[in-house]
Amino acid sequence: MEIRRQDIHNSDIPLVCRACEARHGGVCGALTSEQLSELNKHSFRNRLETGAEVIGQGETVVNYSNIMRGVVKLTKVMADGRQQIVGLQFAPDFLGRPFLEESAITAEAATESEVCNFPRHVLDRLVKRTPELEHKLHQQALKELDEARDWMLTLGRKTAQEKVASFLYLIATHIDPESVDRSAFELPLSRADIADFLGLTIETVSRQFTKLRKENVIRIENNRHVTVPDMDRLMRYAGND
Amino acid sequence: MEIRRQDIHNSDIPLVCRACEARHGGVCGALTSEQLSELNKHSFRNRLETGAEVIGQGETVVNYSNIMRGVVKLTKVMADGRQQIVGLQFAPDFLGRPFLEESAITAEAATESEVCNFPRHVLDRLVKRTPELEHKLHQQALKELDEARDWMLTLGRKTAQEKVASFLYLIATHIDPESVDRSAFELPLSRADIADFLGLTIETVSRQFTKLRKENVIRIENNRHVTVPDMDRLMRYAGND
DNA sequence: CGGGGAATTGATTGAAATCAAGATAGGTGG
DNA sequence: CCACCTATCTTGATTTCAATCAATTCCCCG
Repeated sequence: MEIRRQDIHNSDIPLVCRACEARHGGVCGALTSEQLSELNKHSFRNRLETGAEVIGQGETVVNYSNIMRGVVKLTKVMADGRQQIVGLQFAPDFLGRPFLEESAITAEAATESEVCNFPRHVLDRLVKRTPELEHKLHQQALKELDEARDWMLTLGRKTAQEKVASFLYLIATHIDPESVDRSAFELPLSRADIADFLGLTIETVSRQFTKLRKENVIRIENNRHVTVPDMDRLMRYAGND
Repeated sequence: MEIRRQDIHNSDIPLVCRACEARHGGVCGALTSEQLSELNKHSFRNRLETGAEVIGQGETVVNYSNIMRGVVKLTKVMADGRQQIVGLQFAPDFLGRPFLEESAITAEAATESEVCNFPRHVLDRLVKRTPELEHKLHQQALKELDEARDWMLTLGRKTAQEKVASFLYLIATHIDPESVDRSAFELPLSRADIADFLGLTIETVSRQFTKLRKENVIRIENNRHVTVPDMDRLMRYAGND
C-alpha cells in the first residue's frame, strides 16, 4: 500500500528539492512550496572534492549552504599553523553563521560531498519574513552549541584514549542517522583530521587506535573501515558514564 | 540638556525592569511594555551567593533567567568527578537552554550575583508569539556558539601559558563592558575554577600566574586583583595573533 | 591573634609530544 | 597485471610539559 506524502501540492515543489533531506530534517522544511520555489531560483548545487574549501576563516560570507551528502569540518587556525576542528557537520545540516558578514571559521569538505548553496542576502530576507525558518536555524544553533560544549569537556578533561573512543562513538552515532546498525562505518576523517579534532598528534591517535584494536574494542580494516562489536563498551572507554 | 528616552510610555514599564540592563543589551529589549508587564507578573528576582546553583546537570528546567549582576559559570561533570567549565555568562546574558526539558549542564554563581527568573512555559509561550524575541535568543545562542568554538581552540591547541593568558584576556574584555579602562579588574573565578575552565590543574594555573607576573605581563594583588600594563602584550601571550 | 581554606612553591612522575624510521595502501604507468 | 611511487599510517626511542604528590605560605574571617 502506498503512503500519501504530506505535501499537498507536491508538484509545486522544485524538482531538485523533492528528494532532498534538508526538506525533512533540515531548514528547508520550514518553507512553503512557494518560498522553496523562490529560494530555489537563486540556489545552486555543487560537488566538493575532499579538502575543498566552502569558506575560509576571515572571508566574507556570500553563500549559506545545506549539506546534501558528505561530511564538512569546521576549523580554526592559529597564526603559527596550529589547527583545531571545532565542529563536524553532517547532511542535512545547515552550513553558515547567520547575521555575520565575516566567517570566524574555515569550512571544508572532510569527504567528497554535495552542497546546496543560496546567496546570503536572499536567505537573510527570507528569515526576516518567516519566523518558522528562524526557529529552525535557532534550533540548529542550539544543537551545535550543545555539541560544542560536549566536546569542550572532551578536549579539556579526557585522556588520549577517552578522546579517541569519544570520536569513534561520535562518528558511529552521526554518520548515518537512518541506519539501525551503527556498529560498522567508514571514518570520514584522516588521522591528521582526527588529531586536529581531538587536540592530539597523529602519532598519539594512531597509538590509541592500536590499543583499542588490541583490546578488541574496535576492529579496523584498510585504515578507514571500523567495526564496533560492543557499542556500550566503546561508550565506557569514551568516559561517557 | 536632557535626552529623552526612547520608551514612549515609560510609566507602563514595570518598575523593576526600568533600570535593568537586560532591557537594553538583553532579551527583554525585544518586548513591548505590555509583554514586559505580562512577563513581570510571573517573574521573580533573587540574589545568589558564590557557589549557589541555578540549575544542575540532568535536572528539569523550570525557570529561565536573566543575569542582572555577577558572573555565572556553566559546567559539565564526568561520572568520576572531572569537571569542565563550558561557558561563562555575564550580565545581562540570558541563562537557559530554550526548547529542552532537561539541562545538560550545571549553572552556578561564580561570584555573588543577582538574577531575574521567569517560568519556562511563560517565556516559551511568549517566544512563539514574538518573532523578535526568538531572534534575540537566536542571536545570543550564536554568540555563545562563537565563544564556545573560540574556547575549543584554546583547550585543544594552546599551551598552559597561552591558556592562562587567554583567560585573563577574556575576563579583561568581558567583565565590565561599559568600562573604557580594561587594564584593571577583579578575577571572578578562584584558581580551582580557572583550572576547570582551562583544562588544567590548580598548581599549573598558579605557576603560570607567577611566570606572567615575573615577566611583567600582569600584576596581581591579593590573589584576585589583576592589572595589565600592556593589553596587546597579554594578547600576544594568549596566542591571538 | 589564631584558625583554616586558598594559593604558591618544590620535587618527582607520567602521559603525550617530538623526533625518527619503517610499513601499508592507494594510485599510476609500463 | 605488476612494479613502483608517494601519501598515510604505524611503531619505536626520547624528551618535554603538565600532573601529581607534598609542604609551606598567604589571606580572609571570626
